[in-house]
Amino acid sequence: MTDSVQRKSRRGADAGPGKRERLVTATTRVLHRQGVERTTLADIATEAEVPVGNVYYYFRTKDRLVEAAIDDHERQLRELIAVLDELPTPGERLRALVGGWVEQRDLAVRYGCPFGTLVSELDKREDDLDRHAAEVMRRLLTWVEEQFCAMGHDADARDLALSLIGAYQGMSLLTNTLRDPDVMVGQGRRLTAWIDSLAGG
Amino acid sequence: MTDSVQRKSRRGADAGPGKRERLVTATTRVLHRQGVERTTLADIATEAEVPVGNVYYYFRTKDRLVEAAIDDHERQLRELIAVLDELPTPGERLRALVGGWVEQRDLAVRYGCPFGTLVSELDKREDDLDRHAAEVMRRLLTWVEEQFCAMGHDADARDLALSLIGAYQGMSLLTNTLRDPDVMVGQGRRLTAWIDSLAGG
Amino acid sequence: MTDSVQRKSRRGADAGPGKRERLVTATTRVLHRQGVERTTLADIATEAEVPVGNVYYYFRTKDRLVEAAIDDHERQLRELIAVLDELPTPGERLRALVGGWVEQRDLAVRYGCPFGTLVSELDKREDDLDRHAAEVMRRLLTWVEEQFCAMGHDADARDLALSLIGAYQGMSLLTNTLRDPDVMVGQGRRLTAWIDSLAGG
Amino acid sequence: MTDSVQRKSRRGADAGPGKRERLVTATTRVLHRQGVERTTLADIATEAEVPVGNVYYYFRTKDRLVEAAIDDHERQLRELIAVLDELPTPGERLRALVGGWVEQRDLAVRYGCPFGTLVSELDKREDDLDRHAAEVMRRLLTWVEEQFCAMGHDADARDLALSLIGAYQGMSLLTNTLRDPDVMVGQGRRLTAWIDSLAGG
DNA sequence: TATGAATGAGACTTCATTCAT
DNA sequence: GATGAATGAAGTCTCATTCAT
Repeated sequence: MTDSVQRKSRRGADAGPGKRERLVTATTRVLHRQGVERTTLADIATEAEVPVGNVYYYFRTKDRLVEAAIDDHERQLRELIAVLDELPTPGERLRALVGGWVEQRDLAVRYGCPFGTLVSELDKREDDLDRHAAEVMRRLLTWVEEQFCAMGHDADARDLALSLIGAYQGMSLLTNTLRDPDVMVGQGRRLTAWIDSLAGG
Repeated sequence: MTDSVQRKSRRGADAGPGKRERLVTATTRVLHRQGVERTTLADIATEAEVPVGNVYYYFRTKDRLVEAAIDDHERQLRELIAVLDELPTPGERLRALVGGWVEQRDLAVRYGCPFGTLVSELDKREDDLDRHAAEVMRRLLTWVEEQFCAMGHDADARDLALSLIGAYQGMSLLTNTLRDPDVMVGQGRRLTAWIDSLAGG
Repeated sequence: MTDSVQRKSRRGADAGPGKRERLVTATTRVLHRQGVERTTLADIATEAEVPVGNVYYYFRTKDRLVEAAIDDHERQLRELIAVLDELPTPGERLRALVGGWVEQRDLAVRYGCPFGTLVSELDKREDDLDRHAAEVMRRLLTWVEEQFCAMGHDADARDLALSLIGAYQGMSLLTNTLRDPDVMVGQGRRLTAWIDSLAGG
Repeated sequence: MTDSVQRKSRRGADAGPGKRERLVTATTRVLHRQGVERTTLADIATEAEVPVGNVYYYFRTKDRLVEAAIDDHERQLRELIAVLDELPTPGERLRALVGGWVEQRDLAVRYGCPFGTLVSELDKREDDLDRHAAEVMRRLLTWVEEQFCAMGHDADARDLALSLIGAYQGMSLLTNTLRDPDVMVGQGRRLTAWIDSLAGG
């Protein structure tokens, strides 16, 4: 164990855990840009500045890397929710959620929604990675649903949540397809107004 | 003579334009199921019941086949619009559009929107097929926009069109991700109500 | 037979023999430009303005077309020799031969010697087309040898012939490689002077 | 330990730079025998005793392999020149050059000049490999030119160099076409005599 | 004769994955 | 832990040749 610690400190930022994390965030980034099928391990290794042969020390297969990217999205989601939960009212939380989407519009113009495009691609595969991704999507839906419940819309909270997330996915796709960030701005404004109307008085 | 006739009819179904068309529709179908990158020419050839080598007689590259699939979507869109245009009011036309989407929910559960998932995947590529697909998307948007104009919403017809198509894309993705056709039904109902509210008295 | 004649006259320039000849000269031309291996039957068909499927009516395989091109070179050689034989002295004949080479220098710059490059390529193959081409080369050598004999150089006429033809092949290759027609001019001048020196007083 | 050493030596011969070099020399050899277009990567892999898939670890495309073969010719040329430069007089150097050619006559009988046939084939292609090969040819020409200069033939050294190299290319082609090594012997003798006559004294 | 269509063998190339050190 | 090298399965594409009419 002492030995292990020594090694760690000797190697600094390049050592094990750091590399693993670097690989994961690199994967998330590259998958967003290129999609799963068009991304090679070499691409990921390059982006992470890790030798190709070394990737397999951390991830036994390409699938495991994709899985790690899904987990990374889940982590980001948890962090986002944690921040939003600090806001006092559900209406403010949802408005902040939409505001964040609109802020990311330039990325959406180029590559669409980081998570939506991933989910869409995974659903064409025969493995179970799509089920894994679906859980993350469900988590987001549930949180949004909770906000609508808190706003007094218990009866159709689920439908409202589906509408909000669906609208986000749809406007991301259109923003990307039309290469127009204003789509995101305009639709974001409509969503905000809609949330306001639901937030009551 | 019987033999000759049989041959002829066999030929008739097998050769020329018929085969090309078969290849195109097969491509559209397989791309929907498997996505562009995970579809091999062998897959398409099998689906079209055509020898692999023969595919290249009709389409010199895989890209041309994908392009033909995009054109096929455009053709389907034109046909759909032609049918919808028979309806007397813009409100009825849009409701019929949404109704068609909901009817297709079982396909959406399995593979998402046939065109949306294609567009999404093409945007990860470096060629210009995504621009081609974008035009088809624009055509649909324009037609929907016209309906909203006809309903007297000239000022924000474009935004309304983006909302409607975006909602469709989003609910298709969620239907697919959650493997739940009811998402399509519920969201379709909401969209119809929304259209009604816009159609005025 | 009557039928055959009728067909022929009905079809005019496009009929059998004309097409065959067109195919042969087209082959000779294309092989010079692209080489045997890089030339497809489609290239030849296009150059000859003959439908691809029709080529096989005249030549059962690509090899037969190449063989026909070799024969075409032989025919050209016979015609050249016939013209040169009109000249009064062997010295004049050889000088005219060299003069013709130099005149063709622009073609040599682009593609080398039409026959030499063909021979060179055929020698890499395992079939016997190279033996066929060798005969044509031998015929040229023999004629040149005869000229040197007629000039009184019986003893080393063969060697002199090999030197002359070899020089031509070498300067064609260098002209082509260096993309410089002046190589052909300069070396042609040297060859002419050399022939003069052998032609005696 | 013995085992370990054996492994090491096996590795030593199989891996790294050794393998790359083996691939290059194998390529040079096979290209000479079969020509560029008729050589498959499998042929080269077999000749180098390397699995086909592994070739691509060292050379990303067939073109790069051909390029490496050209470089290999250049290396051989440099080595040859280095040896020849040891000789005291330019006349001796050129005679040694010709002597080397004649010694290689059996290879010329079967496949022609290793470099000339390559250059000839590359000129039919549309890429720039022919320009690369031309530089090597130019280097040889320049060295020969320098020898003629050193022999006092400054005025027409370039032409003399073109004649010598051209003669070599031509006699190689004829030796190959006629399948006769004596062509090389006889023409070599003539070239040597010619060099002697130019060496003066 | 003539020809569009068909076909399969084989070429080049990519890449996830494994291995030896 | 780390890494360059190795490997083979699979994909796209070309093309000579054949076929049916």
